[in-house]
Amino acid sequence: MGTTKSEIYTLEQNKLANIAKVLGHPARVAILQHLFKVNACVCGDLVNEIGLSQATISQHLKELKNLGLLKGNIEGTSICYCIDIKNWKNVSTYLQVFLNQKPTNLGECC
Amino acid sequence: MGTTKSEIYTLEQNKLANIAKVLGHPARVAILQHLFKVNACVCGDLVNEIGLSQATISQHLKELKNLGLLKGNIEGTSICYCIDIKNWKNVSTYLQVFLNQKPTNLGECC
DNA sequence: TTTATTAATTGCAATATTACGATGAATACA
DNA sequence: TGTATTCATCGTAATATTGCAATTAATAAA
Repeated sequence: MGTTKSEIYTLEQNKLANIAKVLGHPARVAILQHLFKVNACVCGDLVNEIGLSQATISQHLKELKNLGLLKGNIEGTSICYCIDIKNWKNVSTYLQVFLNQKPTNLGECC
Repeated sequence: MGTTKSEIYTLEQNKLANIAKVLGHPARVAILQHLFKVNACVCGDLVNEIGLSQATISQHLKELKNLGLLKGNIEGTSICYCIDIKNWKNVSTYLQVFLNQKPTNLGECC
């Protein structure tokens, strides 16, 4: 129990849900917004920018990276995170196809 | 601990995350897709369509309804659920503004 | 009225997520 | 070689979510 039964859904449904899930936390939304704004960032900046501990920020960065939304370059002693624009577009477009869905026929009720 | 510190984020960040969170479960994605397809549905149909118990489906419907994505009409003994198209467009557009974000300046790294 | 059907609600168990402190690894600088 | 800095990882605690069985509420049909 408590486990999502991923196997009963289509690949598309799981993919869409997975993308939305990663975006479904305000810290990660805030991180993305900040990265879009400055377009270059180290983790330390984020800790100051957002009010969470370094460990927690690092966890959120990991989830964003897993989805492919970030890329990081080593830059001296610290790591520089940026949006992976190409991948962001892919992921964003995938979700937007779902969001732009329209009913296929006229509603019979409501 | 384990609690999201909503108070440190902007209203927009919380709103965006909240929308994404609701969409962040394959069962809810599946429910929406099905409702879009048939454009009229009772809960019983969904239980057969998706492989979850009636109680669980009901919970997911509740969350979709909370976000305003669904509206339900009483139809005899059963309830007819439909997408609330107007609200769907609002919510969808709100999220898409975020998804269509572009970097504000040229990247200095990566 | 009684019975059947349908969906919401409640209560529970299990898993997932969130957040942080402590620790570890890697690099920069003295 | 130390020492400081920066970020990742681990372990822990608390809350949230998921899913179901059982129950409840409401209506339809007999």
